[in-house]
Amino acid sequence: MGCAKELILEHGVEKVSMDDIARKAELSKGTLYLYFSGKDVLFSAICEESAARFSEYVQSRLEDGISGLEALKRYWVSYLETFGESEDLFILFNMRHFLAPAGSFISLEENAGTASYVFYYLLKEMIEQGIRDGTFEKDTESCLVVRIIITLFSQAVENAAKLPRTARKSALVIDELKTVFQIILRGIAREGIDPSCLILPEMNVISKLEKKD
Amino acid sequence: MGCAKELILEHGVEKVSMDDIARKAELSKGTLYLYFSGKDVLFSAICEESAARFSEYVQSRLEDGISGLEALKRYWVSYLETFGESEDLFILFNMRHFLAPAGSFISLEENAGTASYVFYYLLKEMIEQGIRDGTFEKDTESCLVVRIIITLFSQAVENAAKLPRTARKSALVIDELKTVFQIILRGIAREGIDPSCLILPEMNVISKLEKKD
Amino acid sequence: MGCAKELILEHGVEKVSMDDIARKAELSKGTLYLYFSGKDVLFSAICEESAARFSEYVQSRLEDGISGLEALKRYWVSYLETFGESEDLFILFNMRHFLAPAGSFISLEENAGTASYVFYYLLKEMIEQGIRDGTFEKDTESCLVVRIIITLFSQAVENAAKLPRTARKSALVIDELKTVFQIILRGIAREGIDPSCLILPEMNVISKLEKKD
Amino acid sequence: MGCAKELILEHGVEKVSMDDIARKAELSKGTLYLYFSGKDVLFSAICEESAARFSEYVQSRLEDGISGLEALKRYWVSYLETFGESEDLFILFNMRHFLAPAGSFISLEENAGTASYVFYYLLKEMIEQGIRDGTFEKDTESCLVVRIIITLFSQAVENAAKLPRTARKSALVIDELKTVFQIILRGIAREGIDPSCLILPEMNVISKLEKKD
DNA sequence: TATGAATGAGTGTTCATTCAT
DNA sequence: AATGAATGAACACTCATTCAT
Repeated sequence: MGCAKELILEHGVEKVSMDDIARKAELSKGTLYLYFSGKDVLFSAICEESAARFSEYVQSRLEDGISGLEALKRYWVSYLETFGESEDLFILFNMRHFLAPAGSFISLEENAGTASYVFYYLLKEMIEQGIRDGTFEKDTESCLVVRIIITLFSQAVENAAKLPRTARKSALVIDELKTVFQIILRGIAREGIDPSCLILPEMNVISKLEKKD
Repeated sequence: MGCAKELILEHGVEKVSMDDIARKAELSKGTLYLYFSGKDVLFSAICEESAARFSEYVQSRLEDGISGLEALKRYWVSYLETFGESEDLFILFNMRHFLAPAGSFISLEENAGTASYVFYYLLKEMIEQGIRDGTFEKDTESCLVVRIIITLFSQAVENAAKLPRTARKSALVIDELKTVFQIILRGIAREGIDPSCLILPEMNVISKLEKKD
Repeated sequence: MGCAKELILEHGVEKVSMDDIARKAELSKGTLYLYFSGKDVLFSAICEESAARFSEYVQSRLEDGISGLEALKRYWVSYLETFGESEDLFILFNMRHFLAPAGSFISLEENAGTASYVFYYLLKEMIEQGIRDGTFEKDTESCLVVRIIITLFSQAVENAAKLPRTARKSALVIDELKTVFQIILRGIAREGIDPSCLILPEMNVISKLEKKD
Repeated sequence: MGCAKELILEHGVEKVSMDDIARKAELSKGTLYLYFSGKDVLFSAICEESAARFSEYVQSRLEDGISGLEALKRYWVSYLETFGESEDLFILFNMRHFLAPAGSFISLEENAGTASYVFYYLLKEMIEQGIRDGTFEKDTESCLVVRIIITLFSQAVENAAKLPRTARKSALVIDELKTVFQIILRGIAREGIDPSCLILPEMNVISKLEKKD
């Protein structure tokens, strides 16, 4: 799975074949199929792992009694951190098409129990908390908004995937993502909410992490 | 081209091969290649046609001196109408990945002169007009917003493509799309703009059209 | 035929399709097949024409009572001239493989009556005259020598065909050809023949022609 | 590789497709591509093998301090022997076009390290030794002569390939080849060299081998 | 006489998957 | 548990040739 992830990060999901993975893993194809009964199974497993890791990471940064908006901000910071570190999210979003060919994240609701669902559910909860807090409009369809966010992040990842790998965490890519996120937040914010509340943390927040690289 | 469109509508761009198209068109592969010198040429032609048709349709509904917001509303109505009628937009959005594999609509700016560019440019102009009108925030990045809209519409199309074909124009799909569009508009609206201005026309506007089906 | 020749000169025999020729000739493929019942027929016709033209050219430069060696030298000069002028020979040699797939020029002897045969026969006669003159060894197999010359010239042409078209008549290419020709002449010369007799005319003989270009 | 060689021997390089080879080898195309990643790779491998085998064979028949002329004679004998036995040379010459499409053996000099280069280099060295020995003219261009020999042998092979396979080793074919070789040797021999020295060994030298067939 | 649409077998190549060992 | 040889359908694309008009 590690090797498969490496290859996906390097070349994109679509270009990675089972041959490539087996070769990289120094495994025979037979053995690979022993562990994963098919390409979709393997790729799903990778998604699950990435989703689980990111979900855990985000959850570890949440506290009880936190506001929906605050949670979303921490989600964003986690995103920035993870994006620069483990690239789990990159994988997750990049594989979305492969993963859920039948309806993307819509049908995900049925997949309760999977890590991908947790990942989805987490975001949904944050938005619903925001609604309860009075930050977001009461009639906000949380499911839809989650899908919007995921779609836009995926698109950004897909675009970034075309760039050389080192350029992906560039300020430009991340700044664009931030703008997109903010537009969505403003788009669902309740009237009267101070727009300055909806501004996401600057990326220099994670500068310490980057220095480690 | 008709058969190719049919197949794309039925199975999605990625699953359609030249063989399939030839078979559906009751043409030999040779003949198909007589008309279109390659897969990309054929698919581009389809895109261009769809883009041209939709762009013309929208433009025919615009008037001089119209506000950016009003233009966007008419864009939306055109969308609704076209979506229910010719499925051109469906095709166009579904083929986005194929068309511009390197960066989606980003690099499209270079393709000035193509119908796809007009399609993109039209939307961009509307947003910029909105900025000039004072409807949208001054620092709105019009390119980015266009990409957001296209991405989200594409995603919706992609999701809809998984549904049985008849269900695609369902009130549900369209309603979702409308909500998405409204969120974006609200997300970029200037502070103080009356949110009720940003509400898109009801779909019963096009109910007469649907009745014809 | 003119268009076909152009294309062959530009891209080499193997790369030229009937489509290309029809397009270049601004003819429909149907019409092309009306005149030439197949690719081989068309290409043979071209060969015949080139062979006829070159043969006539050479013959016009021969006189009665000329020695075999002198005739061969005039053949060489004609070659130089034609090579720089009409490129008939280039075509002829380049198409050898296509022309006579069953045994190249060997079986040509059966094709008595064709211009290609005349072309072949001319050379053979020169060598046989040289034998009668006492310039070449008595046991020289004229047929074989003709084939050697044709083979080597063809090879040179084939190599030259890879070069940009302007470079083909370069001193280098021609000088190599000359050396090859001289080696053959020396190889079949009778013992005691003064080697200096076997030296071919310098290419500045044709300098006037080149100046015209 | 064996089947590919068979087919080349039977129909010539150009007519042999990967499908043909796979079918003959009773292998699926997939399997064939498992062993050889492409047509060029497979064909190169065959060439290399043939070149290596023949080169080794020739080298095993050479001794230190041998004259260039003597070496060439042994080369000839090796040729006769190999030609009647393994047909490696047949393949090698027949594939020349495929191998080095841009200039045949000219550019081969760059491919130092390959068996094909060794094959080429061996012949060149023999000629250069002959020049040093005083057997050949001082101004002989060894590279050119090697190319001449290879071209002529290839041509002979190509012609022979059209014959029914059994007739290929016939006295006639081989005798012709011998004559050709001798003409070249005489063509580059220094003045005063006794022509009888340049006569190649009779083919009955290898009559014992033929009896085995 | 001329057209040009149509053909169909063929090209090299890829890849998820299977299965005897 | 592990292998790796084998598969075969799929892919985009080519081209000499035919034939109804």
